[in-house]
Parts: sequence; structure tokens; C-alpha cells
Amino acid sequence: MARAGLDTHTLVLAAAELADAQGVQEVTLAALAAKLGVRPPSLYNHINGLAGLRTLLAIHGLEQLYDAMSAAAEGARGEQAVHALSQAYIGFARQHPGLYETTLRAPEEGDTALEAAGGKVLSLIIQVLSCFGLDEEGNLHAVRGLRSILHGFSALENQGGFGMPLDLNVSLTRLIRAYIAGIRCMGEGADELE
Amino acid sequence: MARAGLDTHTLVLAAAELADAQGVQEVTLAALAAKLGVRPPSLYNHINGLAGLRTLLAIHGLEQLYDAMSAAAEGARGEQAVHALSQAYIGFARQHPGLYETTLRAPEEGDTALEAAGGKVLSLIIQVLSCFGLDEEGNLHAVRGLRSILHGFSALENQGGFGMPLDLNVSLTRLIRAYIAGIRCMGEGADELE
DNA sequence: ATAATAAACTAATATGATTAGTTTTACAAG
DNA sequence: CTTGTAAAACTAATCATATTAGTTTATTAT
Repeated sequence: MARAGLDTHTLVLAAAELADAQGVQEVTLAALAAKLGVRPPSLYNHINGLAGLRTLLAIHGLEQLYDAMSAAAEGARGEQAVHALSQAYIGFARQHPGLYETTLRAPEEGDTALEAAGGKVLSLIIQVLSCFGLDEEGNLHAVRGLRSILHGFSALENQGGFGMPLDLNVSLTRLIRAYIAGIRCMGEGADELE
Repeated sequence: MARAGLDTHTLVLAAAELADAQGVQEVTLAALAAKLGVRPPSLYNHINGLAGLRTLLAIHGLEQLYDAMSAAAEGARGEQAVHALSQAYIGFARQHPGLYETTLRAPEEGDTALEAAGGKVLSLIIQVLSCFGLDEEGNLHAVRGLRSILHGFSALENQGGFGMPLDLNVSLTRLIRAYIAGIRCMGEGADELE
């Protein structure tokens, strides 16, 4: 019964590896305990059950995602910054498909750590898009648009939803470019459809 | 031991109700059997286990989604058709969040029924976008873009990912409009970034 | 009527999450 | 160096779910 020397962070890292290598549905306490050389109940000393582990995974994933995005957008402005940010987002989702997937769980109300991690990512996107001179409401709509694009592209790519033999990076670049061009072209007087 | 008179279609409809009302993770054979007044093993007379049920759900969802989209786009052309199609897509995802979610499972290779159901949706999008005069490759990239937008928006909306108190339909309309405007504004000579 | 098929059942097994209660390790205070 | 405490591991047990095997019964066709 020698101690394994586990702690919460070790568990989260091991669970993230499992998620990326085997898929989120394979992140079970049984599998995690086996990977760490311990019995499942021992994990409860460090995490709050499977639900707690998933929340920690989401926070960890959002932090990694934020780091990747903010490093990529560093020093860039305007359209270039949006492209850099977007490529970092999709790159993270590609490299960490399982961890990325955990990122999407809606936070339970009052889960301030998870809300904060998600809020940092959101703020970064808001900031990068603020260069386009939209009013505050327009900027928030634009943020929703970019998030939709980035998540939709990542999810479809990761789930093999893009069957066609066509370069994915070209698709992404065109999509982002079109969206930015669209925001610029529309200007102010394009509300007659609503 | 009176017969319950079940068949595959009844199971799929009941499972879809469960998925929409309780969430996909609550679609268990135990819950489905209870809802139908039967013991879990009895379900195996009609479906190929939980995995088989999920595949059938995905096909059913894609068919419903196709019907909604094609009815909405019927008779419309160009930008109007894209807006109609998009609103039908998001509307379906709103009304059937669980069923919509099952729709996204990547088909196992050789699952021709699921591939066909997904292919019909894809073809419809290709057709609606073909009005924009892009070349074949450009059109396929555009389809990827629109699918990303629609799925990303639906997924984020359904998971409560849009926290801001801002009208969702306005966000969607602006997003689609910007994307279409972007495709048009960019024209042909916009490849200097790749 | 009767035979064959299909649909339900019971019983049993396997996996996984979780809780309760126990043992042992590590460490700090005397 | 002893000893007491807290943390970390354990075993054992329970519950829920999926699944398989084998059985019974209802329906249907001959």
C-alpha cells in the first residue's frame, strides 16, 4: 500500500491525456485509476468524483486554449490578429481533441473558476474584434459569430464531418477572411432584413 | 406477459423524446424500456443495442433536419434561400436539442444509411450555395464555412454558451449576412494571404 | 389445429461510479 | 525517538447500466 503520491493536478493531466488519446467517453475513473496504478476509490481523495474531474478538465482546457490564443494574437492587430487567434484555436482543438471537447460543458451556476476560465477566452476574442470599429452591441454579435465559426469548424473537423478531400486550412482561412470582409462590407446600413 | 407491440420506429421516436426532454446522456436502454413499459433486454428484439439505437437516432434526426431545411428553402433563391435554410437549421436544433446532438456522430465506415442521410443534408447546402457563382472548389469551401457557422451557432446556443443578453436571432441573421457579403466582396483576387 | 416465428421474459455477468469504513503512511510536535 | 494526527491509500459493498443466454408465450401462417 505504498503511496502513489498523487495530487489533483496529476489526475487532471492524466485524464487530459486519456481524453486526447482515447476520446472523452473513455475518461472513466476506472481507466484513470488504472493508468495511475491505483484503485478507483483512491481518486476521491483528490477529485470530487467524475463530475468534479470533468469540471477541472474543462477549466484546464480553457486555460490552455487561452494561452495558445493569446500567444498567437500577441502583437498582431486587426485582421491578422483574427487569423492568428483563429488558427491557434483550431490548432488547439486539433492537438487536444478530447480536452477541447470537455471545454464546452456549460458551467453550473456558481462555478466561478469555470466561468472565469471561459470569461478570459471570451474577453480575448472581444478585444481582438474591437479593432473593427463596431458599436458595443455590434461587437458582441460579431463575437458570437466568430465563436460559432471557430467552434463549428473545430467540432466538424474533429468528428470527421468534413468528408471532402479539400485542404482544411484553406477552408478555415477563407471562412475567416469572408467573415471579416462581410463585417466590413456590410457597414452600418444593412438592417433592412431584420 | 402481454406483448407491448413495439417496433423499431416506436423505439426511435420514444428515444428522441427522451433525448429532447432529458438530454442525450439520459437516453439509456433502462430509461427507454421504462418509458415503454418493458424490460431492457426486450429492446434487443428491435434495435442493435445502445450503439444501434444511437445510429438510428442520428439517421432519424438527419432526416427531420433535411425535411425542415428543404421545406424552408423551397422556392427561395440566393441570399434569401441561405437565410431560410439557416433559420430552419437553427430552429430544428432549438426544438430538438437532443435529437440534433445525436446527428453529429461520425458515421462508422460502411454505414450507408447514415452516410446517405448526412449526404442529403450536405447536397442541399451545396445546391443552395451554388447560386453564388463560385467555382467548384470555392463552393465546397463555402459549404464547409456555412456548416461550421450553423453547427457552431446551434451547439453554443443549445449549451448555453452565449451568456450575453442579446437577441439570438439578430446574431444569427447578422452572421449569415456577413458571411454571404464576405463571399461576394472577396471576389476572385483575394488569395494573397494563403 | 399446429408448427414456426417473433417478442417478451427471467437470470446472470461485466463494467463503472460511489460510499462506508479501515489501514497505513508521512510528518510534525513533544 | 516516540507518538498523535491527517492524508492517502485500501477493501468491501451497493447501485445502475448494458448485454448475453436461455426460456416462455403470443401471434401468425400453413
